[in-house]
Amino acid sequence: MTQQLDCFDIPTYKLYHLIKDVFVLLDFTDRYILQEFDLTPPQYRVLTLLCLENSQRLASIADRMLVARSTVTRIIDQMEAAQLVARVIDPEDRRAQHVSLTPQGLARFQRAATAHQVALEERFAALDLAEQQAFIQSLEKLCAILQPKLDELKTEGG
Amino acid sequence: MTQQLDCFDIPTYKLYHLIKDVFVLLDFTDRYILQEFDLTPPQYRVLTLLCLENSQRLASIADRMLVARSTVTRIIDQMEAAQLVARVIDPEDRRAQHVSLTPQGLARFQRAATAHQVALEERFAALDLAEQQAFIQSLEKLCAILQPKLDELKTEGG
DNA sequence: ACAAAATAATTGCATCTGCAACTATTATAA
DNA sequence: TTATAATAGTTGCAGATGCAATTATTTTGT
Repeated sequence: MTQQLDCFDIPTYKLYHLIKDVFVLLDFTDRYILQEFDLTPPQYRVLTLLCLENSQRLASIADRMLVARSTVTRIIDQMEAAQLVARVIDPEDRRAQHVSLTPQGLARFQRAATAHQVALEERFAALDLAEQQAFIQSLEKLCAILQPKLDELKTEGG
Repeated sequence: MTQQLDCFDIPTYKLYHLIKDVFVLLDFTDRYILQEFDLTPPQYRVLTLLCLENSQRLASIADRMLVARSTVTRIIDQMEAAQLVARVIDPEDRRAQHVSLTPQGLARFQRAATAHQVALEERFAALDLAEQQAFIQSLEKLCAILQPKLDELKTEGG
């Protein structure tokens, strides 16, 4: 059984599972924080995107969140029912819709963001600023590599 | 709308979504690679855990994978049906079961691991060894912080 | 020794998500 | 102009997952 272990000695293997674990831990903690504000992590993510740039298309939200379009349809359904966002049909392309924050949506986001930001800084306090910046650089490099590789696979396979 | 953006200027916010994105991209790519071997990422993860230490309890697998125990029950159900693993009741504690690799499970894992490892190194080639090591250190620090914080939340809330 | 609490695993149920099929609209081409 | 292709969004369906309740077994306390 030791012979099979060779392939796990190199750093990439460790790296790989560590990223997954950190993501899962962050996500779990987020759920606890956000449920105080009746928000799920995806709903919160939509709010942050709309706060950065109001009135986006569903497809653009899906692209940024790296989820299927149908998933965004359903998240927006929930958020519209909760009056956090509003759908507006694009008059220039009646297939498309623009999603924008309602006043309640903005207010809810601001309250949640304050709590979330505090918890976030607390969690990342283990890294000093220099480490954080190096960490961000590494993550950005990975993103830049992974995104086109995935598109490749998708066009091949599909 | 610009006033709300202040809170996103600091690195932690960027960091946070970058980790999520990198995880999602890694996971998507994995699905494509592993489906060639009729394995899902969680099934593959179970195989790697069993390869590192054969004959583990379901609960120990759940803890390492950071998923609910019922989830592991179902993953092991699938893998047992596919004859990749076998359940053995612990004679010393008849509530517990030990899961171990079958010869087919080991063979399947070895084939999948080879392909997976190649793809993994390709994806992480953007980072040189020093970067990878710094990256690992940062991730480990985060894990060390996040795990106890989550346990805290769970005991509080539950 | 026996009752009560704790533990390992499973099952039911609700929710989330992706894929494929579909509708409505717009763009392209003959 | 009209038929075909492409696009935005939605819906049906299947699979994955967490939580709470359940079963079987073991541990603890009196």
